[in-house]
Parts: sequence; C-alpha cells; structure tokens
Amino acid sequence: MGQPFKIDARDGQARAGVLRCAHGDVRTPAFVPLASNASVRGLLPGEVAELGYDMVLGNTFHLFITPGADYVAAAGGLHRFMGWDGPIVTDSGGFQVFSMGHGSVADEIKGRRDGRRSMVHEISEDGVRFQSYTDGGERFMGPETSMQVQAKLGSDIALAFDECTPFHADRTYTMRAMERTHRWLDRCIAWHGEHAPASQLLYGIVQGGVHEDLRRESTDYVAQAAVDGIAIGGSLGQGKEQMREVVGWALRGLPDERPRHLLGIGDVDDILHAVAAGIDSFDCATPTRLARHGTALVPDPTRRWRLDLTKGASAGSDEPIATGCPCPACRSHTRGYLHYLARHDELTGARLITLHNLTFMAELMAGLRAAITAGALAAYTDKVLAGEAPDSASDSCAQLAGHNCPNELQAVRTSACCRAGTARCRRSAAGRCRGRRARRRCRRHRRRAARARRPRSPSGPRAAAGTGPSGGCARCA
RNA sequence: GCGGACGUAGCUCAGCUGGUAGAGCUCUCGGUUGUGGUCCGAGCGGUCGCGGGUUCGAGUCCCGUCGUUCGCC
Repeated sequence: MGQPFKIDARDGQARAGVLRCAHGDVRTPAFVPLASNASVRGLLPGEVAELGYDMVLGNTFHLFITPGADYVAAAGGLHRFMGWDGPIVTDSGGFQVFSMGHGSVADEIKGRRDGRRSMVHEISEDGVRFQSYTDGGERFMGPETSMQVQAKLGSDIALAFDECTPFHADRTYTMRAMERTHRWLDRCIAWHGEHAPASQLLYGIVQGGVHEDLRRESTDYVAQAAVDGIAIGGSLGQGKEQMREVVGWALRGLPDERPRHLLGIGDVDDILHAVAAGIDSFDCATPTRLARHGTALVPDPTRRWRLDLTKGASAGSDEPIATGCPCPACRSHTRGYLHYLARHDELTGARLITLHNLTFMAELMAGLRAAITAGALAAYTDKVLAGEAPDSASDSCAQLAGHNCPNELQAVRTSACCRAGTARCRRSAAGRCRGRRARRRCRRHRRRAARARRPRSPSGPRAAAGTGPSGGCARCA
C-alpha cells in the first residue's frame, strides 16, 4: 500500500500531519481516547467525534476475553458494533498480559512495587497462557492469535503482539523478552500479510526497557521491519526524566516518514516533550479514568494539571472547572455541583468530567498541531507549561523563567520524586519507628502522653494508679 | 411491672479465662501513564453509656443507674 502518513509541517523534531486510515484521516499529533471495551466509558461515539477526536483505541485482550472476536465480527466488525465509523487502533493485548502478571501496571512499570500473584501461567516462544479474569479459565494468546483477533475486529491499525517487561526485570530477562518480541513481530507481519485485510495498518513495538543499547537494538529491528508505523512501549523508567531519556533512545534511528506512537503516555508535560521529540500519537487511560474518579484536568502545572473535585475545596464553589472552557461541564455547571456528583458516584458526574477532560486534551492537541504548523511550538509549549489554557497557539511566547530547570520540574511532581525522601525523613525523625508495629507503638505512646496531659479527675482509684507511664504495671516496669 | 439481650471511633461491629483499646467503611491527605465504575499508601478520630466497688491493674468481674430492644404479665 502507499505511504499512509503525510507530514504537512515540521518544527524542530516535531511533526504535524495526517495519518490516512481505512475509516478516515487522523490529524497528528493526536491523542487517542481509550475504548478498551468498545466504548469510551460514559460517552456516545458521536460525542467523542464532536470533541475533535479522529481515532479511538480498542483492546484486543479485553474484547478477546469478552465478548470474543467472533461475536464482534458477527455484529459487523468493531466499527459497526460500537457505532464508531472513524479510525480505530487496537492494542495487541501484550501489555494486558503483562499487567496481569504483575498486579498493578502503573506501580510495576514504574518500579514501585514487587509483582503480586500472577495470572500468567506461562510465557513461551508460542505465546502466553493466562487465566481469564472473568471466568478463571485458561486462555492462550500468541502473535497469530492477536493478529487474528484484530483482523476479525477489523481495526484500522493493529499493533504487533509484544511482551512488556516490567521495570524490575533484570537486563538479561529484558533482553530475552525483547528478542522474543522481535521474533513475534516477524510472525505478526507474516500472519498479517497473508490473512489481514489489506487496508489494516500494522505497527511494530519497540521494547528494551530502560537500557540504552537494548532500546537502540529494538528500534533498529522494528525500523527495518515491514510495518506501517512504530509504537514505543515497555517500561519507560521510574520518573519523567528517565522516560524522556528512554523515549529519546527509542526515537533515534526511526524512519522519518513513518508514524510514531507513544504507548500509554498522557500527562500534559509528557505530551509536550514527546511531541517536541517527534512523537505523532498517544493513548492514555488518565484523562478518562481520572474523570471517573472525580479529577478534572486544569491549566495549572503547579498541581500537575489536576483538580480533584472530590476534595472539600470544591464544596459549594460556584466557579466552573475552568473559565472559558467550552465543555458542557464548564458551560453549565459549577465545581460545587460536580463535587457533589463525584462524591456520590453519580454517573452524570463521571460523564461531565470525562467530557471536560477530553475537551482539555483535544484543545491541547489542536493547539500543538496549530503551533507546529505555525512554527511556534516552543512558544506554545511554554505557554502551556506556564499554566495558560491549552488552546491558544498563535500568540508570542512569554518566556517562563526556569521552566526547564530540572529542580522545578521535580518540584512539580513532588509526589513522584520526593515521596520516598519524605517517607525517609519522617521515619528518621521518629527514630526507632521502623516497621508497622513500631509505628503503632509510637502512636500509642503519643496517645498515652496526650491522655496524661489531659486534665482528669484526680479522685477515684483508677487515676491514682494509672497516670504514670509505668505506674503500678508489672509489665511496663 | 417482671425477665432477657445490647450500649466500645461519625457508621457497622471485634475485643478469648482482667494486663499498653482494634478492624472495615466514612472523613482528610498523597499516589494511581498501552482503563476492572478501580486500586495502593498515610493520617485524623475513643472518659469503652454514666456512677460506684473489687484489684498493683477493669472495655472485661461485682453493685447501682440511664438508654435501646425483645419477650411475658
């Protein structure tokens, strides 16, 4: 097939273009909302399109488990099934298999926690045997399975089946998994070439964890492969600095003319950096998942672009989430109302905040496309990083002093970077308080001290015996 | 009126034969980047209904009292 990706404008490494798919064009850089289970949770397909999205992401793994590829195929394919007639990219299921093996994806991929009970029974050259989360039965998925499911779903873009290695995997395991993923890629290409609809594009996935040489090797391998686009996956490290470094390694040597997708990334600052580095599309759970849990995206870098509406601060507020935002939540409703809805798990709240967050992301991406076209990406990036609403790309750049300073970036993400330090500080301040029992004991001591300080009737037999730290108690003495 | 059961954190309740008051939920604060309408941390919060008594020591045993509830007159 011809070259599906056309780059219309460049600004540094960044590109703005159009990805031509069987069901229409995708304007890039693009954010792709998640519709893992054939639904952008809470929204109608028409609403997603109206917000300015060209493509959504379905998930091979989820749809394979339920309702099954044949069920969707019998309904006329994923587009007709879910009522979305625009482009769809389907994730291959490799990541989900990985996440089942390690409990929490988010924690494990960042190296924050050890793996838990695994639902993965075996990873072999053939593929992965795992336990279904719905009925507990054993299932199998390999490169051919994934490709076949994606062919039956009829997505516009299929992703190759990969193994996403966790942060804690050692270099040897990461390397072997990467090499196996490369062999799986060849099998995906072979199956896809023979059986998949000609119009379906195929992306290869770069792995290699946080190791520079492995990332380069993987990039080279995927770059020489007969794929229509390249996705960057796997563990991108523990923090944003490391992620940017790893993405940089993965991008080096990629063919310029093919589209690049960064899997699973969606924080505002991460998108700004990745677009500047040459990424064309993103998918991420954050905007929609945060919305369902009551957090709205706002133009405020000091709060990591987040406003938790469930917090008391929004109670009774008559402000909108963001002044000037054109979304239904901001046009017609107050933070106070959304606070109430979110507190009580009202579906309307999840829906309104989802509409808002996707509006925010759509404006961010539209602004990026316009800025690249106008050759003003740096100015636009600076404005967004300075906390201005992400929809104005044409104005000149007001340089934000020190926004690139690593320390300031670190301050922005205090939780991610400084949390360990804070915990350490607390513990060392408490001296002996290491471990749960010790901490509890300390709390008790604090309570006892507080109780002793509290004025208490000195008369009565208990007071006489019980006030001192060890008064009369044989065990304490 | 008589008899029984029960009063412990904001809520629902654990606390064995007396030995430094606990859990779950709520609440507050963090976190949650290829989505399980989640999940993971931490924190705040108790005059153990009230008053006596026994004991070195009482949520726990004894007496009284108030309240809730069930049953019987």
